Amino acid sequence: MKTKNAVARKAVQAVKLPSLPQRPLRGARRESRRGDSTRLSILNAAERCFAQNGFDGVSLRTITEVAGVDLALVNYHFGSKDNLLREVIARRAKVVHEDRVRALEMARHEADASSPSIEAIVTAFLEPLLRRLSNGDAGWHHYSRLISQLDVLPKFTGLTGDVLDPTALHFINALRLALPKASPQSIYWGYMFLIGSMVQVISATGRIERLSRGLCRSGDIEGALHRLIPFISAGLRALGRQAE
Amino acid sequence: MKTKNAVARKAVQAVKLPSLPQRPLRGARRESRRGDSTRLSILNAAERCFAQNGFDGVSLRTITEVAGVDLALVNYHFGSKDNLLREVIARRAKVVHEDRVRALEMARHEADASSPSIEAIVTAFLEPLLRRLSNGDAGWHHYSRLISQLDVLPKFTGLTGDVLDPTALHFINALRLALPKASPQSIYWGYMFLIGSMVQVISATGRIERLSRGLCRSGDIEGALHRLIPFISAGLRALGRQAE
DNA sequence: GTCTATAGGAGGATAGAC
DNA sequence: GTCTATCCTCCTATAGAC
Repeated sequence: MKTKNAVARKAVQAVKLPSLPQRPLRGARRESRRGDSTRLSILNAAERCFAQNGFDGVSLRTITEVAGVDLALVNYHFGSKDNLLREVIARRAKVVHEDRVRALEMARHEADASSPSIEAIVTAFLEPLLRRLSNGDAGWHHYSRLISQLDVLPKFTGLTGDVLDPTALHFINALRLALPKASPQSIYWGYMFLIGSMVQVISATGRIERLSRGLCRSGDIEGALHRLIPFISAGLRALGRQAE
Repeated sequence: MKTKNAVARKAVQAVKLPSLPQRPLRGARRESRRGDSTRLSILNAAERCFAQNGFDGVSLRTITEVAGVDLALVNYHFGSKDNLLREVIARRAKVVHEDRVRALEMARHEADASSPSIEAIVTAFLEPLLRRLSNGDAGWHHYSRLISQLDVLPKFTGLTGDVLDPTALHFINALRLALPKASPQSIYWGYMFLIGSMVQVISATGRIERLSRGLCRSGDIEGALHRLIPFISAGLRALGRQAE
């Protein structure tokens, strides 16, 4: 991910990566091995460290210390720091994507013939992630903060796009049906604003505590959701009413 | 900004920094010296590099190469990489803050006795920065992307807070007056959502191009603003109508 | 799968000549 | 103010023993 030597390193990886699938088959039925707990420890530690200090702000040394494993193991299991990041993201993104699609399916089912309401669509998008946060799961908390960072860093847009764009297009399509009078451009921009508002909640930087002198808390997901859904829904509806 | 040796380095700086004000007095009337253009080159190069790769993703070597000046000069003029970042931010934040406050004053003046409309307040906040972006100024573009990144990185919230919180509190107060029925909590959350929506525009990651397959463009500030103001205004109004 | 050891270089910062 | 030269720490990645 460094600018220098990027080409050289890419060439090295192109030689090395194809050998990775030779590791014990994951997903196939097999007894759990020792390496699995190592992999997990590294993933969890990386998730937490990346979220706190950013990808480039953390060394593999720090990560393996937090994980309580040897430095060399991260390259054995993940091949490179870049790929470690990729797997950290992919692990949870997959889960959220499936939950969101499922929630949207249910909303469609309940709406019968017509399109679900804006509120229902927005809720189907927000709840799968935010409910996990309000359950206090630290891992999801770190993942959310990490996603928030990668979302605004140009050099990572490729990575996050691969993982998040399918969900985006799915919900953009749902919004288009729910807002038939909105221009396509307004729908795309509206989706961006939706993401932006949500990111302010899930990035949980502590800024709202400082601004409100403790009146609001970053961790109060219920309180945030209670404002976020009406805010986004009304905003999107306004775009649907717009002359153009 | 490294975790290790932070204490030791801080001690060193505490000895060194007080000597910095002995440099030629800035602001006082004096002929422009050679060092000024060096300072400027470094600030501009740092702004661009930080925005592209993040604070920790860029070395001082890269920055000074881009600036076309010697590596040692960054420490002579700025003392440390941390402080360089601080000055990069402060330079433009000051300008935007003043413009925003002035724009809000004008809106208040036009609204006469009553509070300005939500649209007027939101516009007073957004236009000072977004108009500069639509003028195509590359420096402002980099600054905006940098602010977007720091906004979601926990370890920088102290830095950005010092610079941006005064503006925030100023506009939060204006929103409170414009939305008398909204709870204080809703106002704070609403402000966060406002920021989040705006960040999606100013971070200009190119995501909207990819999602819309070129139909929308990150650089189309006018188009974004045309949707952003109605979106945020309607969202905030919904919070003002909320039962609680 | 895990460890030790190390390659090989990039990092921020600085002393001291000019 | 600017430049050269360098300190020393830290980095990612890997080779090879176990």
